[in-house]
Amino acid sequence: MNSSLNAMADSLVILDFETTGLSPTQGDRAIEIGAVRIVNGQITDRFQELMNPGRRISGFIEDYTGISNDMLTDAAPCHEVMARFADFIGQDNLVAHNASFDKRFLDAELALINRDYPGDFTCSLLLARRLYQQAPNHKLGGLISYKNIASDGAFHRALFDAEMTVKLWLVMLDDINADYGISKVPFSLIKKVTKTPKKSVNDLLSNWSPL
DNA sequence: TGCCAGGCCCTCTTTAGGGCCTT
Repeated sequence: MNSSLNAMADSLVILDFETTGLSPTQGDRAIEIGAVRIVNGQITDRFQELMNPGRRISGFIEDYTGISNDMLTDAAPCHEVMARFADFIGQDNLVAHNASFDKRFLDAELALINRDYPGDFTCSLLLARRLYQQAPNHKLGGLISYKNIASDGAFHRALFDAEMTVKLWLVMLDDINADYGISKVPFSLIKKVTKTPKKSVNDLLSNWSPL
């Protein structure tokens, strides 16, 4: 991990995978990656590609994502897409909703092509669970509704979910600023919040100082 | 054909179990 390299840039890549299933250790593969780069809170770049996992996907995944086997037939293979995505990530830190899931697939797919990334990963789900403890649930779609964030597309496509995660992320940073007066929330502080027990988060943010 | 995972987090906990999230 090398988050210190990125501290000055305040550049993040927020990403989302669609996959053949839940576990790369059980043979599941990525079928789509969507990602958005934000620099100082502004979207500066996007990445979206389908990828061919080399096998047919299940009817459940076709229904869940709207990605069909026909759509994947002409897609580039995973190793080509993931190489381009590794280039896209660059030195940036990474965010995903339920990051443990996306990190498993990112690590597994990059390991297959002997690539890696230097940045650190954090999770919008863990942050939301701490900031919005009264929310009815902490699914991405549920949080979008809870915060009255506009959405006019289909969840469970990679770029759309990444875009929604960006909107949620920026709202969470705004709420931290509004509630605790922290105008530029360092990535390192977010990491600390996501590892802090829920009952202690208010104290952590209330007492935090950049110095 | 049928089935599959794993990290987080709460509690009726810690020698455990189960719900929440992700596809």
